[in-house]
Amino acid sequence: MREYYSITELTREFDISTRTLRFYEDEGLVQPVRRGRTRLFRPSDRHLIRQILRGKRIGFSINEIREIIQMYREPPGEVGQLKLMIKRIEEKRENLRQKRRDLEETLAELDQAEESCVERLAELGVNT
Amino acid sequence: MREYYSITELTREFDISTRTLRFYEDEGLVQPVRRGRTRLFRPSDRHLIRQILRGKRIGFSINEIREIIQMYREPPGEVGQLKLMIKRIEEKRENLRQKRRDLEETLAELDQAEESCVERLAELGVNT
DNA sequence: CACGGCATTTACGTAAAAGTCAATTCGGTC
DNA sequence: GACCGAATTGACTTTTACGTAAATGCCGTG
Repeated sequence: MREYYSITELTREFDISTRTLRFYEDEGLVQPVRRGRTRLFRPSDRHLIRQILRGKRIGFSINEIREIIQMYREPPGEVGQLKLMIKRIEEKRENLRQKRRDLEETLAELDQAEESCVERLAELGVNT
Repeated sequence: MREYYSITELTREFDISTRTLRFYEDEGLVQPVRRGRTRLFRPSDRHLIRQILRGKRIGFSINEIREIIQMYREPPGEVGQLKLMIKRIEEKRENLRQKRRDLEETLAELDQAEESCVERLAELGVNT
């Protein structure tokens, strides 16, 4: 496991811009350490970036991603906070399950659409 | 099956604004018929709205949703078009499968996060 | 030490997807 | 025919998630 990654290394690995990474830092999603003014990203930052991009692909906003990231962190020490956190996690999971249903339905309709196309091709005497 | 729905009926049903529906019309996603200046939405429009909102929840942009909607339509009559359409559908499906993987991973991590919280609660002697 | 190349900061720009507001205009009804 | 509430239109505003440009810093190499 590498100790540090430079900003450009990560931009290449994840195919994002330096602007994007600095933006994520401004938003408090990652906190790379500094050597002088230069950002040094640790493996944990790298993992966070992976999670952020995953969240984006599913259609979460930066704020929602921030919330989710909080949930991955060490659980709080206080009972009330813990219970609140569990509630939040449950909500987020319900949200994800809804997305999954939406996704399955869309996939199903696309399956149907493709089938229609294939049938239509067959009617036209094209061998698929 | 009702013949027509008014704009406000639909805004209530789907919890969106009239502005949103008009925006979707401007974008060519729905084409309600008119009686004078009043929009009359048919069941097919209603179904489209359902699909649009589903697309939004999964994180598709209006343009992507427009593409998907095209795919639900009658398959084209020309062979080249048909083959292109099938290719597009396949791409979109791959895209959705990626989203599904992302989703499952996120769900798994949230499961873990919740478990950590529950354990922590147990340590603190709280009966869940 | 000059240079190329990556980094940084600051500031402004922008596209998407609506929200908001003001000014009409319809359709029904009293 | 006056009136009211719902609907429409157009213009302007807002938020999100960065892009882009300008000016400058830092550093290893030849």
